[in-house]
Amino acid sequence: MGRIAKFDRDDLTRAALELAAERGPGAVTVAALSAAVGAPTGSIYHRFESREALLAEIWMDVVESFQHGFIARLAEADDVRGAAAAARFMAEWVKEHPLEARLLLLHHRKDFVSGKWPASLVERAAALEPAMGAALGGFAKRAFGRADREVIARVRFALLDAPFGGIKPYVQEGKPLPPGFDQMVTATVRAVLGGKAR
Amino acid sequence: MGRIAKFDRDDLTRAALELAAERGPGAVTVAALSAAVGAPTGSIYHRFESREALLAEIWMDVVESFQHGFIARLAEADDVRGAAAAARFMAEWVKEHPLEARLLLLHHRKDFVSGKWPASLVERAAALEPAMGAALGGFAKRAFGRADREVIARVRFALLDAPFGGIKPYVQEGKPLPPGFDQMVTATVRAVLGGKAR
DNA sequence: CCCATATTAGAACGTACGTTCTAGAACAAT
DNA sequence: ATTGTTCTAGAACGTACGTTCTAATATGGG
Repeated sequence: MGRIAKFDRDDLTRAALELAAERGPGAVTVAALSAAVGAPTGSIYHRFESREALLAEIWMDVVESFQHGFIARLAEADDVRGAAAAARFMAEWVKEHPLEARLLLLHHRKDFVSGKWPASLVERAAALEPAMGAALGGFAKRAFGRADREVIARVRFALLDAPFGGIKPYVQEGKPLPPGFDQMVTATVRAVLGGKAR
Repeated sequence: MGRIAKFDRDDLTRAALELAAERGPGAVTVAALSAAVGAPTGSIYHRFESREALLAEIWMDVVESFQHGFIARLAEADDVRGAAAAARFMAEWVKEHPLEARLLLLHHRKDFVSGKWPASLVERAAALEPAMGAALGGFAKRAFGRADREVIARVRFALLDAPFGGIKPYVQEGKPLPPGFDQMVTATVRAVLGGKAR
């Protein structure tokens, strides 16, 4: 019962994602957002508690999108070869999700959720780090028989941080990745994680 | 002639750097800045044309600080071994300049200079990219005999982007780099730039 | 000593923003 | 048809911010 909604959550998150990807999270003002979807500012507050809640939600969606895919890929890996495949996932994901990539690679969490997570997201937020930690630790154990700090640091560097650094400039310029990019990532993984168990 | 100044440019840029490093560029409000140095807001405008001009200046100082050091290191390199030494420079610089590192690694230029560079900085800004390009190209030519796009992309990845990605999480958390970090960077350089000329 | 000047000091102004408020419209159930 | 509810619509409000304005204060030169 009640009047039919002209603007649903998805319209708003989608428009917010586009605004944030193109002009940064600061450009996601309530006025700009309502102008983008053609809604009055008040309507936004029928769907979201606050601007911060909306921003936190799109950030959460993006992080989960990447993390789920990456973890799924890493779950299949039990050696350096499989790890390299997981490392290449970020480049794939960026191609398939250009807008989301701009959020994840060009900004930090604090630009989207400055203080605490809104109540509706605390559970998902709390699950984020442990899930990634378990995935990396599980792989380390399978591939190297141990999951101490030193190994985890190497795995994280090779599979996440180095690819991240390499991709970022291209996302920033809005240009496609160079031809040899996957080979560079693969070479990095092999070098850092060792030809054998190391 | 004229009254003696209680607050000079350096007091202000220093305080702005600290604010930006600790709480992000958004925290560098004119009010926060004047409170930090104990000056009235009006005095800031005796030294800087605008808040944006001040932010642009501290960004420029930081970028130049890193870039000059890196380029100097790279200028001494003519093979993969020398390149690895240049790649390790970022980790050194971060240790020596923790505040500056937080600016350079945790934010983008657009957070500090959103539109055009202020007139006082356009020359320095214009020199930034060519200097880095020349340094990378020069090294590529010395080490590999060519400086085409593909080689430059590899050099940039190995010497700048990958170390950048690897260092960023530690700067973010305010933690020291892990023990094996330099070896990971070195291994990456060797793997991506090839054992020999490749 | 006095004047020009550079600066401190902080109030004042305009604007942009997030949020809330008031009014009205559309739909479902009775 | 009436009522309750959910939404649109946009004006209104309070706040935080960058900037400018007015006044006072200290310094050096004539």
